[in-house]
Amino acid sequence: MNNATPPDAPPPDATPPSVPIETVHEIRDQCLCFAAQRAARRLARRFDRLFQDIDLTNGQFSLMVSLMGKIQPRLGELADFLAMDQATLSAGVKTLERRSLLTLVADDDDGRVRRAVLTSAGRALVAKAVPLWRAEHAKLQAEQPQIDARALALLMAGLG
Amino acid sequence: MNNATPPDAPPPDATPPSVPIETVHEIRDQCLCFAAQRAARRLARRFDRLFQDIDLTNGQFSLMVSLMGKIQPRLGELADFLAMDQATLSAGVKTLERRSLLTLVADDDDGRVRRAVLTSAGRALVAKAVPLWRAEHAKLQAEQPQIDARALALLMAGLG
DNA sequence: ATGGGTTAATTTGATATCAATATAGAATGA
DNA sequence: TCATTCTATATTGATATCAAATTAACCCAT
Repeated sequence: MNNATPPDAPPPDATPPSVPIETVHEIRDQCLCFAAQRAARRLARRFDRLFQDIDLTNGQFSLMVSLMGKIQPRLGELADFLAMDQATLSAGVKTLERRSLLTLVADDDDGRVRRAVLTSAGRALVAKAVPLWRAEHAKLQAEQPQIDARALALLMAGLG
Repeated sequence: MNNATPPDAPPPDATPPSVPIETVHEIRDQCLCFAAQRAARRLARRFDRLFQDIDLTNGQFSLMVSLMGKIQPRLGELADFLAMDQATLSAGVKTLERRSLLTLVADDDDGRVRRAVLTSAGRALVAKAVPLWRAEHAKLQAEQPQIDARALALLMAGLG
């Protein structure tokens, strides 16, 4: 008869398996995912407010800046560059398309492919946003003089 | 009569004020907001998949780990700690409350205040998640051996 | 005490995020 | 040719995110 709970096992309704407080602190102090989410939220709020007057979000700014060069990326390529799910990008470009800040042009060779292209209005809006970005980013650097933005950005680019 | 556009100004419908390609590259390579959003998305996806089998997101994990200590923070304090808007947290705890992973208890002294407290089921789920986190984070560190997770997490904690 | 300002939390409306699924076009091979 | 498979994008449903507005409770000065 060994069906019963052994005498030295915890009773069925005992305190759940506990996590040592040291482990909790380890996660709090070292988890790169947690740290990245927090930093991303703070910075997103900050730049969303910065661009509020010109009706842009930080993500829309980044997306549109990515389109300022000569190449017209496929949506999939753009999603990869932004480290974004293609579904997320699909929704994002739709919003900008609705505002006529970019257009989605069908590819000549492949009927499945769509390429994102800024309109003149889109380029003009980026041109308006860039000085705001430059001033805010300088302020950010001034607040954390020990940080080398280029080095930290590169580090984060290799993360995940 | 100086109302007309001066002869050397660009015509009204000219190419919009262009942003030099160097500036575009500067933003791409140095913008801490952009870099943080990208890293946050990659890491969020990674840890969301890790916790998928136990039906947790990375954010729910971080939130619940924050409640593993003895203190029972107000929602506002918790939002600050997570660098999250209060409204976001309000929605987040509601989801966890619906699943009986935490409860919101009214404060004794102040009728406005609610404090988040993990249930036994909540603590048990965190206990199940922690080994997954530990293994995945070790893998992450192995992929980027040059990164000191604690130092980078600290750096990001001061960001924004 | 009570009216006015402050604070804690919630609600609302818009966008963001991703997994899963669907659709449509392309490429391959029998 | 045409069926299978693969690929690019879109759609759906759930959660996440924040600003703005709202509700409720507190505090304080009169």
